[in-house]
Amino acid sequence: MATIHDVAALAGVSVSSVSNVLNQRTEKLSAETFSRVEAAIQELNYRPNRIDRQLKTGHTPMLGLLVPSTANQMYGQIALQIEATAQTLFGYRLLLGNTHRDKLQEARMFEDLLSFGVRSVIVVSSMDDERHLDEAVASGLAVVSYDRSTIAGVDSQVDHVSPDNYMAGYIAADHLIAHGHQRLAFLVPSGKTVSRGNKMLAIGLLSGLHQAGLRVPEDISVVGMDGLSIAAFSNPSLTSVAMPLTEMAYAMVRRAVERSRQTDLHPANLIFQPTLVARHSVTTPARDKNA
Amino acid sequence: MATIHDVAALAGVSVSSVSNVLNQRTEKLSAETFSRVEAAIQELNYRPNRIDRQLKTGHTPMLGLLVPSTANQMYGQIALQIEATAQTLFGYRLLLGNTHRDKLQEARMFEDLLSFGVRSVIVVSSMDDERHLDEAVASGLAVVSYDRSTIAGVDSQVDHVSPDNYMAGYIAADHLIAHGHQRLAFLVPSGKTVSRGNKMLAIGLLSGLHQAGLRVPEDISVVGMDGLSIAAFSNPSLTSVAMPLTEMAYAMVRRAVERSRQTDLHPANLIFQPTLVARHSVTTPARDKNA
DNA sequence: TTGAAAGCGCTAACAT
DNA sequence: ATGTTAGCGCTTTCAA
Repeated sequence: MATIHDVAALAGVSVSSVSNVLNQRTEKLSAETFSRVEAAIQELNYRPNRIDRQLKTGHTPMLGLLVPSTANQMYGQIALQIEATAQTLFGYRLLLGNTHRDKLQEARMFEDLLSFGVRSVIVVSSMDDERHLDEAVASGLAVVSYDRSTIAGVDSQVDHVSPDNYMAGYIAADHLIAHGHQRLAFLVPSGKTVSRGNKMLAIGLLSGLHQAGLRVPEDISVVGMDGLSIAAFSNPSLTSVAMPLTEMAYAMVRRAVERSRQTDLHPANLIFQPTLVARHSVTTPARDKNA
Repeated sequence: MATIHDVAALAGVSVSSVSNVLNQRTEKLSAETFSRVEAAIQELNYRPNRIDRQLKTGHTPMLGLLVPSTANQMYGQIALQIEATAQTLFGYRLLLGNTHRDKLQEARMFEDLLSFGVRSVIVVSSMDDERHLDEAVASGLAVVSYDRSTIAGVDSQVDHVSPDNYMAGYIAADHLIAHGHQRLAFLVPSGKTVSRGNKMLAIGLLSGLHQAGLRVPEDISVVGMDGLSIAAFSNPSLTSVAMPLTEMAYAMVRRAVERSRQTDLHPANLIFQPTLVARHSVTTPARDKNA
């Protein structure tokens, strides 16, 4: 790999001139020198070493991302959106870790990020107890937490971005009621709240209902609470409350980057509104003997 | 963030002694000094800056991973396995990029990896034309390609790890024949080969068959060609030919790391055998009027 | 057994 | 407009 010295030597200039070219400081160079340096860069196929630059500038254009598991399509989709936003709009690359919602894994990742010079991280669906996130902030990371709301009364240095889960429930219920349903059930994995439930639940439910001999939507209507692409391929395709992933991804990346550059920013709590995607798992109920 | 100097000052030793402690060179320090330094490290909660260390040592414990899209559960699963292996078994962190099978995206990622000091990358399901991968090798990266076979006659510096797709087809056909089927169809997305087809195809097929009024498996048996966890939740659950993802992930990470350290290694071509996972989408056919 | 000092590739004062 | 040089945090000779 060619270094800045090789370029300087070939162009017959000092390393600082090369550095100035690299950083587009056109006003400090004559046009002639500038193009001579550029030619040398071309010829050597020279690429500046960002890691070493970071030694001087103090930060590296990388963003940490922690998800429970990319094997869960919900998180795979979020990871995709975040990566695209970070790379395209902010020029940041993504350092990914799977945590399986393990506090220790998360803490380990924070340590590594810090030691790699990374200064911002997005944590998707962490634990309810977010004290370890505040510790990460204290040690110098800008932390954005997804799908966890700030707890009233506790003041946290962590940014929060989340879909409006209350509204999601409202929209689902409203949709069913609008179709004339009067008996609604809300299904969650045993003992947990929906915000941490397995988002694939609805797909499994469809299968279970079918095995039980019930037809969807003739016998029972189902609304899913996610925006998974597989919902469209299920049988029947699943009417769902979808979250605005792209917008949330943008908000998260932006906060993460901004706060890593400007540490005195106040932590924000951003809520996004879901929308209903009507497909084929909801219909008007048959006459209800109990109504 | 505390630096090596802070530790040295607090312990009352030179930075080189601290460095020796960090690198476990016990033979160069007195036990007393060693523990004094350790105490200082503890007290300051000091973490060595790996990025700067890399400036001297020339490599950083990071691995690049390129997948078409983590929103596709197949790739999300692969990413999970690779990340776990890299982190747990090799102490490497993962730099992830989604490419949407775009050559330009891949090339850009290679440049960034190089400039970050990363020396190894795993590319999942790239293009058939892998010349750009060879270019990456030429510029200093150890490249492992997944699910692309070496093309006979072309000698490539890229490592190849792949499931045995031929055997996968054999196993699926064999399973159906063993159940007494005599009329088999092989479904692929229009105009493409199975190795690059959408792995969610079988799930969509189930849905289409149902809409067409056909029952699975009573009227028609279906075997999927992947190991997706959602296959277990489909309706009916999908009998599939599964790939040994964990083993393949290990092989890929290992090759990537080894070749980045030992650049004179011969490129390898590793093939892994799939297995059949019997679920509920296959049964003995009803008497076949045409048989 | 310990420390001083050079240098990794780059940036940013500061000089010229 | 261009060059010189002092670091950034760490490792690694080399001296003491």
